[in-house]
Amino acid sequence: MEQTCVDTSLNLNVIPSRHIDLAVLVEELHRLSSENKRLTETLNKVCESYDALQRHLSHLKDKDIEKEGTPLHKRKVESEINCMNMFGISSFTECSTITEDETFKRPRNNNNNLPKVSKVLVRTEASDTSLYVRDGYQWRKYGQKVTRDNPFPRAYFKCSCAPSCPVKKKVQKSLEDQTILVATYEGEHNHDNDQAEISLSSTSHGEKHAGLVPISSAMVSTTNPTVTLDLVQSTIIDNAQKSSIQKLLIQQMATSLTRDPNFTAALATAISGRILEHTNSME
DNA sequence: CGGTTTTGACCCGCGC
DNA sequence: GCGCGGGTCAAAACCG
Repeated sequence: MEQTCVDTSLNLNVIPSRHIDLAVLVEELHRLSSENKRLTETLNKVCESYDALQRHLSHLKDKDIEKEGTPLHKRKVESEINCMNMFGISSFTECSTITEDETFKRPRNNNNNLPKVSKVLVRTEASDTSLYVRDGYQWRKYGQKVTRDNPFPRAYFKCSCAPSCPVKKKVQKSLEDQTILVATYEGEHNHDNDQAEISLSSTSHGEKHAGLVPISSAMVSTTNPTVTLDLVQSTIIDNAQKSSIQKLLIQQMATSLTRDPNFTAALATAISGRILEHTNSME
């Protein structure tokens, strides 16, 4: 794992140097460095867990292929993935492509063109009862059900971007973790998505919908600190790609921190407070 | 007024 | 055959 430090340095050139208490700044710098070190260690641990999960998952997949399993075995792998998600990666999205028979047991037509089914986990607030996953597409809700295995209601959506678009989506809170929305997508969009970029980079109409980030990318959502880790597809990417994804992840985390108005405001308050204290003591 | 959401009713596959 | 449960329909309500 590559050691990467988040750059927490501040450009304080705008402040006249005679007003700066060097000792205070050095102290602050030390504090930030130690915090930086702590964060880096945490991140390392997360990345180690991530690697361990990848190895475990590929091992499971190998075993799975050997068995040529019964319908039960797929479910077992899925549940093991869900268990692994508890490991300590606190914010994530897990995507996987699943066969038709697993999630949609009642195909209306028996042709061999089985719709592509993918599952996405989205971090949201536990108190947030809405089942809306903001993924850039426009959805029309056509039903809601409470299923037997999960007390949380499951919402059914159809893509309304294009009238002929066959894509459907089911969204339900995870039984294990109420902060996670499980979105199951069926089919593929037969149209372009003009809204995807807009929607991914900004909140529409101030909605508090869970933000989703694209599959096979690692980034931090601007609305929710949801880190995407593609646990399945990453098993087929090489180490160089993995390393670049991890770099990107770290960069995105740093960027999101510095872009966060609350973070910058708190920082500005702290610094200006210190400067004011200093000037008052000099007078 | 048109699009979306809500929600009860209905359909249908599956297991017993 | 029957009941259960997931998925869908469709009318009414809601909203911009």
